Amino acid sequence: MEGTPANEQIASPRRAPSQQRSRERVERMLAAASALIAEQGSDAMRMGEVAERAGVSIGSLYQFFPDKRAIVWALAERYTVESQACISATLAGVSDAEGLAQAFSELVDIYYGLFLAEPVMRDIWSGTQADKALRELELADSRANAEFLIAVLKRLRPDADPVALDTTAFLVWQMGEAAMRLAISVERQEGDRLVAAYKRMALRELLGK
Amino acid sequence: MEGTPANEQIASPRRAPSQQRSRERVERMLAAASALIAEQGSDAMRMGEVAERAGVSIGSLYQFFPDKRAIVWALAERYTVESQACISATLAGVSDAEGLAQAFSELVDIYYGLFLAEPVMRDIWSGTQADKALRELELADSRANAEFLIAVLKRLRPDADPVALDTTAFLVWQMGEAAMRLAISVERQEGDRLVAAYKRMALRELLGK
DNA sequence: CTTAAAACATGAGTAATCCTCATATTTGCA
DNA sequence: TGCAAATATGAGGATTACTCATGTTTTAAG
Repeated sequence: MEGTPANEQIASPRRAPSQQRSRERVERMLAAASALIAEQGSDAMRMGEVAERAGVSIGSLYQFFPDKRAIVWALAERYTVESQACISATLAGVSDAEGLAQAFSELVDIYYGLFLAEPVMRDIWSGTQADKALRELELADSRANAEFLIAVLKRLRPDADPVALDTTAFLVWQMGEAAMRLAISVERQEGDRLVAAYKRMALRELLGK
Repeated sequence: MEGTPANEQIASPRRAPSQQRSRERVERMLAAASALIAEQGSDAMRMGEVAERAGVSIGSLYQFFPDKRAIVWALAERYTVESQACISATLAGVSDAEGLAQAFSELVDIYYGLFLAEPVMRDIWSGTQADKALRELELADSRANAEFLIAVLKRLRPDADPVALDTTAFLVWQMGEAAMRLAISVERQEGDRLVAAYKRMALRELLGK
């Protein structure tokens, strides 16, 4: 980033839109940003272009987003909210090892499909490591998702060490995200193999020794 | 990045220094960049600052590096060369499962130690996902390192499917790098637990079902 | 040694981009 | 109706990656 002194603060709306009009405009801004990221990636996304495509002035953009990263962050947060709901729902009913294997495999497929199909999600989670706020959002998201796993594991293996379960679930989840990122950056066929290998590896770990 | 039209080309020296004098100057430039990255991270590193600290003009900097990322890339490449030598040496003599477990554990410890101790390495491999050239360097490095593992595995399990071994080794290696990145971004104690968990998980996978 | 070409060095200037802010307009409400 | 708060605007400030015309040093052939 240039033009900014590498600000380390967390990104958050400068001012929440309180009127109907401005709420609609903020939506348009996010939609424009999303389209531009899909086309060129968030790095190449220009604030002027976002404003123009949303049909607002550059000043209006900064009325609701303190800086460029805040826009990306806002989009990323929506994905986390949506996916957490999906994950929670998928894992909620699991009560035995067979069910866990089924649900986990399903989740991995869904995630992999999203990474393959959604250029915005792809772009955002790829750039995750470079941006502090995004990294923290992903970490928090990952922990939250791991919690759902942990809840299931504690039901299935009530005698296991809780700390070990925590560590395992968190690691498995993060490995999954890393595996996805890797899979989409190689040839499709190899990517499929890698995801399948991850699935086996993770399940073996989750289902106990 | 601003001021540049999001160039997607690979970074490479604009001109290789051929004289003694310029070779020394290039070394000073890299040393200056390394120090600045250690202090503030590669994102906050300013080209003018690199030049100043190296005691050269901004023009000289661009005489040998086509752009900012090329400097980071050059530093990253040195790490890969060094680490490949280390990995190759550690894995070369392995001839049984016990030896593999020993060598692998040792390598993980070395890597983790480097990530903890070397802010430059930490910074560079963290930002890896955002920069295309860096991502490709890391992928190539990871594949090369996985090759060493594959060679060992083929010796230990000559009957196994070669493609499956390739996939496993590559995945395990990438998971390792992801685990390190994760480990250094959480509290030290939890990081240690995560690395240990990864070690167990990876070894179980490498040593066969 | 001479000399021409190649390599190297310089830094003021260019261009691109993020973001601010003074000013104008619209909306909600007493 | 009128006023305060919210919203809208876009020219311009500020920063920074990178260029290029010009000058200097090194190399090596004659």
